[in-house]
Amino acid sequence: MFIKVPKGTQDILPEDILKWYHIEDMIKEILNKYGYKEIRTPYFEYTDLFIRGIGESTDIVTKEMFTFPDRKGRSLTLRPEGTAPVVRAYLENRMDRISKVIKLFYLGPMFRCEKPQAGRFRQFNQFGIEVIGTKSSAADAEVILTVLDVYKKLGLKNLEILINSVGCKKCRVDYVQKLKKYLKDKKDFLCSECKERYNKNPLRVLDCKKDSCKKIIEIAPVITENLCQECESHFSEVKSYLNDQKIVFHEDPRLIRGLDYYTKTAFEIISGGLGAQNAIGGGGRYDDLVEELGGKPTPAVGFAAGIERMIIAIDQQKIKWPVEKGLDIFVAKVNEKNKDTAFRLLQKIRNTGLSADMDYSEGSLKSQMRIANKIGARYAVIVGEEELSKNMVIFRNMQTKEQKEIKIDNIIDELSL
RNA sequence: GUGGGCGUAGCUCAGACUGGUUAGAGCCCUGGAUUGUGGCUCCAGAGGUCGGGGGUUCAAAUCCCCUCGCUCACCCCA
Repeated sequence: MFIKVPKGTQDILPEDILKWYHIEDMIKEILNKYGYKEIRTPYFEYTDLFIRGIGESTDIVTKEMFTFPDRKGRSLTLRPEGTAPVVRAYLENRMDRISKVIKLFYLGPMFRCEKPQAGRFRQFNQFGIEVIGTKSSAADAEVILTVLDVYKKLGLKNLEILINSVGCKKCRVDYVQKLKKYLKDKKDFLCSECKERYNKNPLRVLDCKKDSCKKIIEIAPVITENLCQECESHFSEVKSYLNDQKIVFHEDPRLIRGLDYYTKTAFEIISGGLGAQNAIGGGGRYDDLVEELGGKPTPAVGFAAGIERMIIAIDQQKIKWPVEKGLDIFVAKVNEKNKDTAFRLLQKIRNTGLSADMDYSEGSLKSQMRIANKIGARYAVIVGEEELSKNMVIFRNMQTKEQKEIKIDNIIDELSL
């Protein structure tokens, strides 16, 4: 056997590339409408960026990163997510000087060294948006509306929107204390993983799906009831913006996202039929990240969506993809002797702006016509001896099977019809 | 990282339980059907170290062990 793709990666073949073009086009169209500018950051960064940005104890940092040393021993990491790199670029390029608020989007591959499964890959593509420089709740709402607009443009239906507030530095600390106090005497009844979570990141206990833990969590103190005044009003503003836009969402007080940088708003969009990996997008506010990465205190909010999962969801919902536009002209030669004439003609046709191709192998006319048919050529130009002696070629409509002889000199005029 | 399922032609799969002549089918691909014309039909052909290694046996795709890969789930996420 020859060498295969690395685990969790895949080739995107020509037969599927149209899906990608389509999705990328729609994303860019919508994001442009909302005023986002694209930014492209490197596919790898210094490892510290992610450790500091995403959080030392997160799953991503502790066990999912592709990390390797460069030739001088500096630790590099293939980016597992897009927000930390964008914030790094924002700081490095002093983008705060461009305008107080900046709206950026990115689109490209991310890398996480997890065990692959349905909808989960080691190299996968995300698009994401970041609004940096405003604490306005309208920005939170806009981010959600923007992404929903992208999904809508692609025809995705039956999406569920989950939303929560995880508080800020101040109120979250208080809440975690309160939660720990509540869980303390019930610790023995938690599952083994949750016992660990209790120490590492008690908020994650809220996310446990085991029945025994669920029972305990059910009556645990809820973060949304323990928010400070500022977070409380911010959250209700976000919700009222969404209500105003007739967006149906579910409040999920147990929604805790796996990246440490989130503050206040956290949200996730899920689509049924994707198996265990049902989140097609998620995001939230991260008011402390810019400062943690060495900048001035700068509030921000963003979102990221998985392109592969969007494709799976689109297929699953049986939404039609755009069809490939066939070749305009296929040039066929009756005899190998006509090859040079055909080649000259081919290039002449291409120079008019039409798409054209021919078969360079020494196949029969029949085999060339089969190729023309297979690639969906609209017309065939057949170069034959008899016609050539009169300075003419055959011009055949592949759909109607009608064909006529035309003068070579007039070919451009004929084609422009 | 832990568990379950599966690895036979490019693709979808038979054959495996009950080892035994040149391992099959459909689709795809290539060529042809009186040689200068596609899609349908018909005919022919190409294509496989049966994931890999070891073992049992006169004989292994088939039984046993190991390994690799894929896949689904847990976990986490997009």
